Amino acid sequence: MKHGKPDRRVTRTKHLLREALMGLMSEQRYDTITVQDILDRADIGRSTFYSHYRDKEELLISGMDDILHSLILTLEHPDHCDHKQILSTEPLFQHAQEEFLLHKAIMGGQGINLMIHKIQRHLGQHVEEELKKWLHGDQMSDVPLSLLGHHVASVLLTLLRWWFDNNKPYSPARMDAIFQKLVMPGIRETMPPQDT
Amino acid sequence: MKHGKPDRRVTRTKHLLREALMGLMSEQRYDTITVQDILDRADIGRSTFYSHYRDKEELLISGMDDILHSLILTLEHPDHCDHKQILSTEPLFQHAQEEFLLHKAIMGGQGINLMIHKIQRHLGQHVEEELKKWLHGDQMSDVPLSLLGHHVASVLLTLLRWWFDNNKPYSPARMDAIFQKLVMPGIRETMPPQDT
DNA sequence: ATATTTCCGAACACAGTGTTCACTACTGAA
DNA sequence: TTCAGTAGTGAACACTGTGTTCGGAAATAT
Repeated sequence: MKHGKPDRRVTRTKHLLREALMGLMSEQRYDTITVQDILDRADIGRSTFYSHYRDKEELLISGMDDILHSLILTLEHPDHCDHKQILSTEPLFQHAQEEFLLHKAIMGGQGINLMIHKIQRHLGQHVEEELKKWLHGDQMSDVPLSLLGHHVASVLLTLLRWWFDNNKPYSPARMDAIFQKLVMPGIRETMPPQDT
Repeated sequence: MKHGKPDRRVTRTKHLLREALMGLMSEQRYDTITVQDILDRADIGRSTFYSHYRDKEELLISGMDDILHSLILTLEHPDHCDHKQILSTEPLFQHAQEEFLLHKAIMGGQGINLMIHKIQRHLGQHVEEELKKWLHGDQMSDVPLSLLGHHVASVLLTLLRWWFDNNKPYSPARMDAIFQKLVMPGIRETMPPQDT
């Protein structure tokens, strides 16, 4: 990632480990997974693992950071740029559908609160920015923006989790519609009545 | 709990253990707390612990169940029964304020997703019932009721957590107002337009 | 071919878990 | 007071999982 070429096998090993952990996480609770389990599945030696990561948690975080990035990225610059809404979440559900296993690892089963919180924080910040842009400066909300961001992110994650737990009963578009319906009226309600 | 009297010291020991765990949990992550830590703080012998609880998690759950009960109870039959809204959450914030440490143990810091999920599930069910009562049968929502319940519970927990993390900047009444503003318009939006 | 990097796995020390057991402390009834 | 019964104690133990170390194997580059 720095010189553009020299790391190939390094990343391979790391990828093996990450995928092993993801696979295991979609099957069982994170805290019941032992380092040995990961090693076995990835077919990697013990000392090799510890030469790459300090412990299990670091592996987790490193893997999740990737996902977090692609998530935020998906939200920030959606493929089809029709900005009917400030926050179009359809691409996000799309993305989640494509990388099912990966997302299931985060959301599914017992989840890992550490990660959920991290995602929620970033997502919340992003939403906050978005909102700030939306009500360009002078207009103020009843409620602290930070809380609004937090809230919106939380609803989004709740919907995502529900979607997974119920085997994706609706299309991404439908889920986005539900999201809009549930969240936007509430947001508007916290603003002083003023339409452009 | 069966003969109505004979347990006094039994419960005392259990209470000591629970409170020790709660105290520790408001200070550090659940999974970094060792049984020995609990023992030391409660000043209880090792074997005594294991004669009461199978493991750390059972202690956790037993303690949390109590909280869950009082939470639900508070929501179900609020002290001051002015039913202006279907879901008045003010008593809940009140309750949370009074038992600060206890709630902080659940919500604060890293939290324990196991518990949060359990609470969310119960709360969600309760809300679902409430909603079902509200739109008395014939009126139907756009969105599955189970999802609505889930959603409302999640928002409530998010607000609670935010409240704690920010050292309770608003009064319970204000928090309830925010809750109403954020959630109710969205709920109404999912109903076919029809006012009584 | 050789130097370098990466990986391996056995061995180890260590921390935490959950069990066992002989013992002590308290309680209430005869 | 004595005695039985119940609850609590703590040391010892086996066991599981963690993270480190190190000599050597294997792959890779030069």
